[in-house]
Amino acid sequence: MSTKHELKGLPEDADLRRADSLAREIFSDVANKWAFLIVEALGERTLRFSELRDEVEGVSHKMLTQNLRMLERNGLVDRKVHPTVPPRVEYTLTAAGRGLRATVDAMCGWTHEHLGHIEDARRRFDA
Amino acid sequence: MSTKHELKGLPEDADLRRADSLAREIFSDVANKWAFLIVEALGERTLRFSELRDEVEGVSHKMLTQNLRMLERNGLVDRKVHPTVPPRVEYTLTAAGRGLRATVDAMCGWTHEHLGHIEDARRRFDA
DNA sequence: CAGCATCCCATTTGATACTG
DNA sequence: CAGTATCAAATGGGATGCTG
Repeated sequence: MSTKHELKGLPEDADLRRADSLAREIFSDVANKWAFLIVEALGERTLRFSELRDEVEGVSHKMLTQNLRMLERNGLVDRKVHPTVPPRVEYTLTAAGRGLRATVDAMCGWTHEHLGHIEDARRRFDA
Repeated sequence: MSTKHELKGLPEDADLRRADSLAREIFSDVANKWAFLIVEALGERTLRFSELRDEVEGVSHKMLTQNLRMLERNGLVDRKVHPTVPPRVEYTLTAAGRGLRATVDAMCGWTHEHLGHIEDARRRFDA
């Protein structure tokens, strides 16, 4: 963690709290359906905006831009603009982004593993 | 996967599609800030409603109930009502819930690992 | 093509009050 | 204590039109 320590010599608890609140903030940013689906869609590939829109089924132009901005801001995707005409913008996961992807993958795996259990639970609950 | 096959002898693609769409649905249910924070807070413990509300900082009464219902419906938390007065309701992760928790934990770990990178990316972006 | 801005409706969320 | 109901406020999200 590259966080600079406080000048005033505060207990490092202060740093921990700052880190935790940031973590929570990031967590909230990223723990969202579209972000996950975008990260999943990108995987190891580099995709253009329009390719992503096709890939992430059901996402609107607006949500895609919004989430891409957010992911870029948090250093999870790399946005490369080719100054051609027509413009060409490519998105790729950064190292951090690939790290996140691993956890999202795990979650997908988890979902599939427990599909049966979940379907059953739902039937029971809905009755 | 315990899904029963269709009577009509449809190609198993049909099952796969059903499974995928269910997975996506679950994914959407669960890929939400509060659900994650609740699962994290529960961990290996059994907590009462009010304890959870204190534990998950910032969650409103309503969001907590709503997400707990959702998690219960999907078979991720077990809800045990003690018919005492005053009432006592306890929540615990099921096996499936603990599986999800593992992936959420991974995501927390990931967040902490990349805090520095993310902070930097943000500063750069916001400028 | 990518993306910003705007308008507008739908959903989510929080605060409050009420019940078993 | 746990949970439901209700209303208002905030946010999410789609559609459209405009720009480089």
